[in-house]
Amino acid sequence: MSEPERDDQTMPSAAPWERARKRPAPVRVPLTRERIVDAAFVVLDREGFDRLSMRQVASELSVAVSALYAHVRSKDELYQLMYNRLFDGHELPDPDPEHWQEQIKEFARHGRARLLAHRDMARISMSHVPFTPELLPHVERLMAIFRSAGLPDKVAATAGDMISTYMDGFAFEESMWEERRRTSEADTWDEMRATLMGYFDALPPDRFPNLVALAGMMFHETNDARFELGLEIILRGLASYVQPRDPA
Amino acid sequence: MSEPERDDQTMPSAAPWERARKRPAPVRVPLTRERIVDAAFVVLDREGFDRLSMRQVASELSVAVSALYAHVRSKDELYQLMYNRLFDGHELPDPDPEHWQEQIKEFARHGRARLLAHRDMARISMSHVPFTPELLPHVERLMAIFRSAGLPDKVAATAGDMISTYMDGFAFEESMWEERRRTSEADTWDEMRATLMGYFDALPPDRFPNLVALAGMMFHETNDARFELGLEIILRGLASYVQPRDPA
DNA sequence: CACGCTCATAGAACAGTGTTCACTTGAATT
DNA sequence: AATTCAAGTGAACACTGTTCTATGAGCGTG
Repeated sequence: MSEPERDDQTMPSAAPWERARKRPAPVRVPLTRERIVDAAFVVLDREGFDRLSMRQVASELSVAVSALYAHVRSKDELYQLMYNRLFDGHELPDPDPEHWQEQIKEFARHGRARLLAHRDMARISMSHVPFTPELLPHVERLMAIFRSAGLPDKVAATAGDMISTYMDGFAFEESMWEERRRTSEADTWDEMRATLMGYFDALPPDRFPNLVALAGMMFHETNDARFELGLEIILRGLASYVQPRDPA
Repeated sequence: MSEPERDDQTMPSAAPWERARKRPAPVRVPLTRERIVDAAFVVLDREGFDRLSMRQVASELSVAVSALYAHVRSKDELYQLMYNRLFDGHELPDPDPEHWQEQIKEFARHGRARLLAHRDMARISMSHVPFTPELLPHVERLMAIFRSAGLPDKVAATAGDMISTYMDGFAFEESMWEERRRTSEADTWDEMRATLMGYFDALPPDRFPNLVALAGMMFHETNDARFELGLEIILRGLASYVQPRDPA
């Protein structure tokens, strides 16, 4: 996550004569975009999205707020940089038409994991679109998988959006429930789940027969299982559009 | 949208002797939750979500900010009240197993239309969950449709979430693009679309063959068509789980 | 060695936010 | 007519993102 502090500190110390001639100990580590983004993630994880402020980030770096603005145009740009981190070092495989569904699932699982790795990260992700130059290659590879699978172009064009929306939306809801749990008196997830199920079980069964019947399903399943099921539903829907490819 | 101002004004004027005894003309319309929510929507549509502030709402009503807090616990509660309006007066039909897919589609179309009826409404909707007492009946009826269609309970429990997430997510993206268009120099949607397609068409075709090929699909389709396609994809996925029902 | 120069950082300020609290005021009741 | 009482007011608090001017440390140059 955080890169090495600074060359000067991690490299073997320079030869004495050079050292005498130049800066002896630059105590002040220069501010960089990378360091700002790192600090932003620290604040995000500790304080949550609502309390992620430029001032908090600055104070995390022991620096004046205004110093940030020399490296980052606005808070929105900082969000964008944080968003870009979601894709760092994650490469989609080459299309394998035999296993395209599993390839897409892996992509989605990985994406969700990344979103959950930082508190409230889904809230940042939701409002961004991966059309910046750094992120286009990922979309390209996603589209390659869909098209090589034999999806009609019209479907392929939407499929990426649907998977991303599902990923983001699901992780977003997870964030929200986590937040709700945090502000409630429930300490563990099991406790929270018990409260929710109690709420639904207490509903009048004559007015809410289906909700009462499904309460267990809605809250007893793990999020992992629910995520997988939704993914499978979307993929079955997509698969129903697969056309036999032109024999080459 | 806005209910009649006040009983005293819409009802025929009271008999003269009563009128002389009591208040002759209550110039000051009492503040109510309803009026506050109405004003909030006016501000939302005019200023957008980012500029929707308690002070703006108060000034829309020519009232002090603190007066609002006598009727509304917090801004979050105001959001909740606005969210509830999304469901006002929209009743889901009784389950008709023969046409459950069309019933769900109608529900989703209607939901999207409601979300688009107010600027940035999707951003408010995204972060709420329809589990308050007022909204549970709607969820109940949705579940009734899924279950009567023959979906296994596990699938039915997730299906509502998936449809809602898709609706919200789709409308949310529409909001965002609309916002982007507003802040860009593009005045019309066609202009915006042209810009975007230009961007994609200008990509190096050797590095982004699929994106270039799909650019037309991604941006020339109307949002309505894209929404319908996504809906159909999800419904095909759901339908693949339908089990023959017990013969009664 | 000293000079000026430049640019990253600092500090203060601006206009705005959600929320609270002690106060007034105006209508209704006693 | 005096009193009660709740609805509405205005000021305040602790924040927010952003911009502006000033400072000061490190650099190349004279």
